[in-house]
Amino acid sequence: MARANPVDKHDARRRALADSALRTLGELGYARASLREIANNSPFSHGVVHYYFADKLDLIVYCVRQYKAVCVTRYDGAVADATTADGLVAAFADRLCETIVDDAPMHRLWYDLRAQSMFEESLREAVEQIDRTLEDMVGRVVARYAELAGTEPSLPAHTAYGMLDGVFQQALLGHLSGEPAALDTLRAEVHQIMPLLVRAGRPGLVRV
Amino acid sequence: MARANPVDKHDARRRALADSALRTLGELGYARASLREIANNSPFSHGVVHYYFADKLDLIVYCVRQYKAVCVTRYDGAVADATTADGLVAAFADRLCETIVDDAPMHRLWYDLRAQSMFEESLREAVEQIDRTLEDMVGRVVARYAELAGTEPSLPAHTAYGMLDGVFQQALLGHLSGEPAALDTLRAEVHQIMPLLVRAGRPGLVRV
DNA sequence: GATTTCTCTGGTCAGGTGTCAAGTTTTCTG
DNA sequence: CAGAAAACTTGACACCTGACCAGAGAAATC
Repeated sequence: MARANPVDKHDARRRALADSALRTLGELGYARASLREIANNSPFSHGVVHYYFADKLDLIVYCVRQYKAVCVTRYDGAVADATTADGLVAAFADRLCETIVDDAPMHRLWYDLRAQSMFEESLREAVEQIDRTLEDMVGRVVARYAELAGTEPSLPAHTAYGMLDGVFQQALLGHLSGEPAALDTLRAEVHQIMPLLVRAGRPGLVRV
Repeated sequence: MARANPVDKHDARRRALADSALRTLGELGYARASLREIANNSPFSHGVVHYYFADKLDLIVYCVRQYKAVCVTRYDGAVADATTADGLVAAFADRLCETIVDDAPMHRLWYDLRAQSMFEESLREAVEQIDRTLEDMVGRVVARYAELAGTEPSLPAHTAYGMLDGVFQQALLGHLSGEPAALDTLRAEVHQIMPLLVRAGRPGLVRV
């Protein structure tokens, strides 16, 4: 049995620690989650956090990066499996709703972090990188949607991402507030918005 | 000269304090801005904050409410003055860019507060109320735009607000990051998005 | 002018913060 | 297996936080 590379082990520990921290961070948010609280809700002592991470920011950024890395792959399946434009939209909307239900704490943490980055310059680079990853993900979904609809995207990925992120954020807030219709509203909105992101390609709609 | 009503005076003091606090809050954000720091950057002592506000949350909510109250009226002029649909879009986009340049600290504070409300239930009511006010504002702009274009809105105000807020947020973040193109991008995006928010009313575009 | 009410000050308090240095245990290596 | 290195624990530190309060001063009222 090959012994684990020390570097890999170090990294594995960081990942495990970050995984634990994510739960607490998602529960309390960036400001309220102290390193002690994070350590308490984990099998580690509070000193070990500082052993693996330079400071709180370092930890947080690592955590959110780790989460969003898996998050963006969530929609690749839907993109690959879809055989019709409408089917893709439905699958995409479903995944969005699912992730609100399943990962609400993670998403609010992300929005918290992004807001903090407007104040704290040292967060900007990580936030921008994650934002770009999400934008690419939206770009892929829209591109495939356009392909299936026999047309092409009509807006830059940046714009499409901004629009969808906006309604997603509203839905998340609504869901957390206990609004029962929040998810259905989001689903309907996605169905309405997606066709706006591509050139009108339906044979039934022509310019004269 | 009529003496000021005691209640009015009390309220005037709260407003002045909130006004002072807004500067510090916009600079540091909700978590970092301590009541002492807020008081230091003001003509008041830190004790007086507790005399006029129950606690920190009370102060913050009052502050953001106060700012957003004037904020939403910013676009009413553009709506009233516009004589053409394109003119309205241009004026609206210009105002959005202006407010990013002039009031970036206030807007980031608002997004900070909204993110905090996802964790702190006691903030939800105020945030939802402000969100609704902003939604109404967007609704008015879109309604007038549709009117000038001889058509009608095609999406609920909630959706239109979500979409525009999303790209606005991206532009704010870009602007704060020193991206020079952020404002131009936003302007272009608004010009692209607005026509999507109303039914295609141009005689040249018909369903067959 | 006396008295009550309002306004404000500045200090105190208990609790929490990130950070770090000094130990202790575990793991690896020669 | 001895010794070195890595991994981890613990407790302490200096500092800051929001909340609270006793009392000084100003204003209003009688």
